[in-house]
Amino acid sequence: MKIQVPKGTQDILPGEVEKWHYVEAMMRKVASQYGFQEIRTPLFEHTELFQRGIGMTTDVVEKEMYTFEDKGKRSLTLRPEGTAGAARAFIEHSYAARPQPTKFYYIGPIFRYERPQAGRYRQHHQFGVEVFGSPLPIADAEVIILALDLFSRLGLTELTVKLNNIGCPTCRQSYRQVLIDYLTPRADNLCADCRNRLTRNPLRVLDCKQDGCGAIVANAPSITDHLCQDCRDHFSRVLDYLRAAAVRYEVDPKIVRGLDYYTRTVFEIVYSGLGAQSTVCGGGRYDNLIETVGGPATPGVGFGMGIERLLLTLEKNGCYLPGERGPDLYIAAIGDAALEQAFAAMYGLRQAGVHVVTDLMGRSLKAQLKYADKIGARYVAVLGEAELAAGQVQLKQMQGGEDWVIAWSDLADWLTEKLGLEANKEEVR
RNA sequence: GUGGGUGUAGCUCAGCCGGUUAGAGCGCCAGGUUGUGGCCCUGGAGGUCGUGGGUUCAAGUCCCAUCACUCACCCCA
Repeated sequence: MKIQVPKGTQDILPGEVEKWHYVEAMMRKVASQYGFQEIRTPLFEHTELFQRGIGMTTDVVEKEMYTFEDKGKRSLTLRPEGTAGAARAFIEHSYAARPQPTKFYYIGPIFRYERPQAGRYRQHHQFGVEVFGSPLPIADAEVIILALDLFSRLGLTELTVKLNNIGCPTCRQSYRQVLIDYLTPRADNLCADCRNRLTRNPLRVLDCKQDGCGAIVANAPSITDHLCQDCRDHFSRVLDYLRAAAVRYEVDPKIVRGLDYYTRTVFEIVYSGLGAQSTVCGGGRYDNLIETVGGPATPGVGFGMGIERLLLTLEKNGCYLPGERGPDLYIAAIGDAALEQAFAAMYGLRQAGVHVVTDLMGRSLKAQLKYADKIGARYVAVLGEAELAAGQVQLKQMQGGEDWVIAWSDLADWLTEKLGLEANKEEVR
């Protein structure tokens, strides 16, 4: 049996990895402009962190975690989302004692044991942001706007923001009872899953896609009519901020996120062209999470964005994405003496910022040129006995076919000028 | 965990009602001038036909199982 990547994982190969660099660079840039700092937390944590943070009855904790015991008999789990680890770090390093709010962002792999399908992997990657310490609706609006700003800078504008208000533990509890009272007499017409949810997590019945359940849910009491005044005010202020920023949004009472820690605002940013998995970004407010996992009462709000799904969306929309980049220069050397000189010269050229390679395969001149063409080299320098004797080099521009003969000693200067190189110029595009 | 689809060369695929040495295009390597790429031509390397059983004189072709991939459900990014 050939060894392949484990189910639901994938290699990111040259040609593809440039796209990741590009979107990740944009994420870092935008997050930084919004005042977020990067945090890197372990890929695995104590299992208990996720059990307490995400909630024991959630699907993620019940059946999707990669949990294992290490040699010291500790139960550890590969992180199935990013917020819990960030919250743990916030507590562990006493960020509450620093000026608030605390604004973190992270980029990295997330693991969930699920059946893979289009846009879903067992190891996927998320860009996430968290604002700890602010209970105010402006913080909710800021993270949503950050996500939209990022999308728009990548060229995506046709995304839909859906949001909902799921209240605080207090008012959600009373709504929960109202919902149970409504659903129980109708339980016979619910699907098996929903009959189970009825006792364990009745809010989840609301976003069941089964026809029968949908019909019952359509007439169910709405959560919006049962929330406390504070929660309503909070949500309406969030919407005010979004309107002020000219954000188009849709309030969707059916959005109920799958993680228990959410309070008040929950939202998703969806793109319909992705197949069944249309959520590119999902998040919300979690005012009790920090306390639940053992920290000082601290509100928070954030989101996770799936990088694989983002890339799929960008591709479907024909947005700019970088591809493989060939070297600036390929040195085609003829004979050992020329190859030695070329080999020695490359060091200086690279110091000057030129991407340069030469023949590592012992090929003929013709084969070297073919190779230079295939890898997309912009210029080729031909160095043979004649050039060596004259202290010159023949330079050839591959795309136009133009060529020049210049002094070997001028090569670096000539190229840096021709390529418009400036030392260490790093731009996102 | 449940259901559907698909497994033939590195990639995309052909292979008719089972029939003898398993093919194409692209890609890869080499050559077609003595030191010049793209186009064209020639040659070459590369396949236990996913795996294991079964039916048959004969299986890439039919049957069963299994594994993998894929799409969808559940749920999520």
